[in-house]
Amino acid sequence: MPKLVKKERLKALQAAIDKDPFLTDESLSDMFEVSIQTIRLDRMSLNIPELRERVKTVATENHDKVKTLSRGEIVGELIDLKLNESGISFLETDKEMVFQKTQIVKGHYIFALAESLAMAVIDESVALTGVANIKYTHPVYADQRLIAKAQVTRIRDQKEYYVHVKVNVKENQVFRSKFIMSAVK
Amino acid sequence: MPKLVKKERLKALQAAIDKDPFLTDESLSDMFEVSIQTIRLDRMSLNIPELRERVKTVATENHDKVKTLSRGEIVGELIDLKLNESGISFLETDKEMVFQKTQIVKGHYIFALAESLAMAVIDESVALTGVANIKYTHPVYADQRLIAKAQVTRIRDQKEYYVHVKVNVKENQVFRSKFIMSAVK
DNA sequence: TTTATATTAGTAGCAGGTACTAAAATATAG
DNA sequence: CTATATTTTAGTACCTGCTACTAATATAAA
Repeated sequence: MPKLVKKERLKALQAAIDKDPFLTDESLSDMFEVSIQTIRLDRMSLNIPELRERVKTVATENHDKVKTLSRGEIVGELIDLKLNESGISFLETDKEMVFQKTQIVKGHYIFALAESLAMAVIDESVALTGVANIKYTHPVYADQRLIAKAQVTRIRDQKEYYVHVKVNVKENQVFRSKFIMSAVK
Repeated sequence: MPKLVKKERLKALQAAIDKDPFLTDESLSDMFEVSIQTIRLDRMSLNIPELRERVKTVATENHDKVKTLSRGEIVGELIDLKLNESGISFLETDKEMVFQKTQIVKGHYIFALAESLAMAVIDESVALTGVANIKYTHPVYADQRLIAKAQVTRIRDQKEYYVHVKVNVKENQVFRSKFIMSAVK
């Protein structure tokens, strides 16, 4: 990275921390080739808190009420949840998820999105996937937004949950699945 | 909170930290009315990392999504392969693959192992999963060696492949699945 | 009572800082 | 070109929430 004047550096610093809030002052000082003190003055003037505060913020923001998965264990981002009823999550695909040859997203990413949503909608402290039937209806490419919608269709004896999960890219279904989840009492 | 004996305290400690990962050793020591050192010994015996690590985990797990799932095209290591017939691969599970609460390996890792083996046994330059039926028969824990065995059972019109994949830990089946893979010509 | 288990105490050291003082280096104005 | 202002660097003491370790004490089991 070429040396920047103060104004540019402040902008770049803000951008860098926005992009990756987990950077220490030391690594930032390496990135911008200035001293740690300069980074600290910069953070002060931009009102950017220290690393540990930033990490805590990210952590508490993600601190939701999903019971089934220990916090943060869902693949994708949860945007709606009615326990034992339905849920919606999404996942932005990227180049790291595709087969090089075809640029098609590997199936298990979509599976993971669906399975973890199926777990999240269940109001049990621990749930495991027992059985799943799945169908990939259309290929998914990088940089598409996958929307997963889950519906709990049946609960047997308070311990077996039937969940349907459909995944769309815009209006088009790309995947559908039925899960039977078991509560571990 | 009444004084607990060690066993009860360990359980309660695990529960308290599961519920709120943001508790310091000091506040836990107040809660349980034991010294900080005792809390630390307890955490050690339960393999609970320190506060800052826990916060970081909560912060990153939503953040980095599925990236840890797989780097190469195949999940696990291929140890035998007869194209269009059968294949064997294995995967060593580790602590990163499990749900914190239960220590059980997340289903999509096993799915990824099976699906990628199903793809590998097919003698086509590109194949996609069309349909899958899967059943998790037993939970899998960290540090177990998963052996996946795939069998091609049918090939339709040179473009639809039926593949059965079974996953074992030693002699015990933990997962079985049927895939229908489509060749992309 | 002896031995084993559990608990507490205390020290040094670490990461990633804050808060502060002070000195250079660089830029800008007259 | 010099004087002032701005920017950058250096260094110290202190903070939190630990780890890693040693050692002593309290409590329970044999």
